[in-house]
Amino acid sequence: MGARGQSRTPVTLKDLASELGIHPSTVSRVLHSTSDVARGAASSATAQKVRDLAVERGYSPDPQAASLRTRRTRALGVIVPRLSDIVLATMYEGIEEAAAENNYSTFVMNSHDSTDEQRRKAEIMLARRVDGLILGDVHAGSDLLPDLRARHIPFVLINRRHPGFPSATCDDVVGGELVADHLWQTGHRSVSLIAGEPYASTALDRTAGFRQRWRDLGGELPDSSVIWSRFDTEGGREAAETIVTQPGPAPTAVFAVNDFAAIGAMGTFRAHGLTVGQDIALVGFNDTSLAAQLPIPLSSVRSPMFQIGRQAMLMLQRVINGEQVESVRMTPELFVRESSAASAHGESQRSLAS
Amino acid sequence: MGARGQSRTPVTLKDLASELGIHPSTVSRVLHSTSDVARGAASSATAQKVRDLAVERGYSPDPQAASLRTRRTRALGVIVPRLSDIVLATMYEGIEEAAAENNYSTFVMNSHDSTDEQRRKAEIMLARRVDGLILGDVHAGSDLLPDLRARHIPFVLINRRHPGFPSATCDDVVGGELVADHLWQTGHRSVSLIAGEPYASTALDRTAGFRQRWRDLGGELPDSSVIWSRFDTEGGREAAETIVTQPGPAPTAVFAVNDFAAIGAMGTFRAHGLTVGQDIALVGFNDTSLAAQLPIPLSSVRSPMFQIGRQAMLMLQRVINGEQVESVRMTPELFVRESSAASAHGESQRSLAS
DNA sequence: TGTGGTTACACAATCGTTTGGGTAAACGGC
DNA sequence: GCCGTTTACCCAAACGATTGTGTAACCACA
Repeated sequence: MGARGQSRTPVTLKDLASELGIHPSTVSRVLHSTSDVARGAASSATAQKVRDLAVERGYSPDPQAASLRTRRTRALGVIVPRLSDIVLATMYEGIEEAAAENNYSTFVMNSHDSTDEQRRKAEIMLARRVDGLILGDVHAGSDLLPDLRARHIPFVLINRRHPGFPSATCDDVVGGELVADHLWQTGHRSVSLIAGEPYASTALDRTAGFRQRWRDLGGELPDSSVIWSRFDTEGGREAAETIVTQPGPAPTAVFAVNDFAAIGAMGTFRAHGLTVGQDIALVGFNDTSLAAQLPIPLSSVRSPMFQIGRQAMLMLQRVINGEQVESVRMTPELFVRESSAASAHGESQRSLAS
Repeated sequence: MGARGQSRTPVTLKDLASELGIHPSTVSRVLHSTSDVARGAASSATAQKVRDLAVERGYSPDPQAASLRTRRTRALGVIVPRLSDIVLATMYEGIEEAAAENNYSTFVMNSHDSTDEQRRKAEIMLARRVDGLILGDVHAGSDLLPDLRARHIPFVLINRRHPGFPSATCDDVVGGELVADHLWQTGHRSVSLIAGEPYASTALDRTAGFRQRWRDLGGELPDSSVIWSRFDTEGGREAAETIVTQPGPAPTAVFAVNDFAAIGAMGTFRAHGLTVGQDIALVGFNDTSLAAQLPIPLSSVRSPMFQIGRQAMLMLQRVINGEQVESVRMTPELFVRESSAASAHGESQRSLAS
């Protein structure tokens, strides 16, 4: 309220200055001095008059004019595979919140997980002169990253990590381990993995974490039990089909590295007459808001997506300011629900209720 | 490729000009003339030299400098309740695609469906000098809209409509009618609605369309059968709880105006021992990618979310150019799946297979 | 040879800020 | 009363593009 303004031709520094009979530069300095006393710039009486008039006239500085001079836009570019993926959307919400708190604005674009598009979108952002980039879709062998670094462009990774570059991610290795522990403890010995896209560190780390821990516990996990797939429901459906129709005995548990893949798998299992949570245990990843609300609630590893987004933005700000930053890996937490609550060997959840 | 550039101090118009021994204004005109012959600006020989050098040096115009002069930023502001809602995220993808095609960039912010935040975010966008706004979270009695119009700010609505203002939406009334027809034809006579938030035109229109058609068909729909709720799974769960525990006979079918609310309802029904698709029919709205993939596939009304996004952006562009635009309401389509495939009165889907 | 019309440019102002460098006037200390 | 310091300002040059207005040179044509 108040800052309504006529808004037809916005009021400028010069307007304020001429109305007060002082120089625009003085107005600028007053409006920038955070402390009450505009140190050396103006008397506190003048400063007060300037501030009052600025509010009264609804002055709002022209960001492009300022950027032109300062070579800073206070805009950030965010590139994600697709915003309709709730995982990335939630991370973006964290980015946006932290950005708004720090007077940054953000552009977002989808790369559809194509390295070509990723590069193209990055160039668009840079042509917009963003101060830095947040990349949510790095591929394992990306050559974009060294390139950006060589051009001294500030950036951080989110969601997926890449050795040698700063990132804010979930500790996916630990996430995989949590699931291995859980399934082992509930008595499962024959499991399959729906492993996700092999170019994404999320998929690789979750799979690696599970695999390593499973072996440490004494379990077996042949390569044929690890099915690489897309991250969406359709991918999960196909992977589950492969698992169910593979020769040999079906596994008693399945770990899908993504909730949506898990949901797809649910459909397949049901179509094959298997009841999830009884005939076959299922665990997802990310603990999407949906997981707990499904008809058969899905066990899932919660990754702090929103916080990851916030962290990434704050890290980027520090990179922009020339500081050194360390990657952060945020700790995940397993939520066990009906889809994997029963122990293996056909003991139903009745045994839990007693 | 090619446009790599040293990028340390980007090359400017002046650089190109002095290298060619001509005036910056000539370079500017050449680079802007779309036709091969730079009409009156330069000889085609010079024009070619300019264009070649621009490519060679990786020239990319500084958008803030251009904006400062032209008073156009080629940036748009998009405000949505929350991007983690897949419906809005998908619409945004459409916006972003159309924007990119037309050399616009977009800022997105979440308003969390709060009118205060909506106004605050709009002001932030306007302070950024966006050329126009796309609002995805208008509330029924919003006073922001007349205000923006009075300030001559170009904007269009998306997702939710508001009388007297241009919008791109799904024809939600028709969507409601489709569901009424379907449930009536499959023999249902006792239905309940999970109606969504009463300040959203989507909820109001879908409910109104259903209600009107249902009555036209001869059905009854007491007010107590219309439960207003939040748009998420939790809201659906609560609403379904109300429906199931209401005195009197339970309905044989439920229409949830949102897929997520429908999924929440599924959980509740299951907890009460009701099998969706057999004991109770359920229809959602939006045909989210999840709907078809659920363990019990959910009937849903598909709204062309992506196209709505594209349309909205193109409309806004026309508004910015001072043209008059008409609201568009895009036609939805009902997809019947297992959750409502069986006819009422206990006849199972066996009868359909015959 | 003069006139009128193009062609191919150059010039300079402008958009709204920021910021390095003044400079008068007031002030304080001795 | 002199000198040094602070205070409170003003001035002007950027930043990189766009665009209205010149204006030489050239051409065609009578």
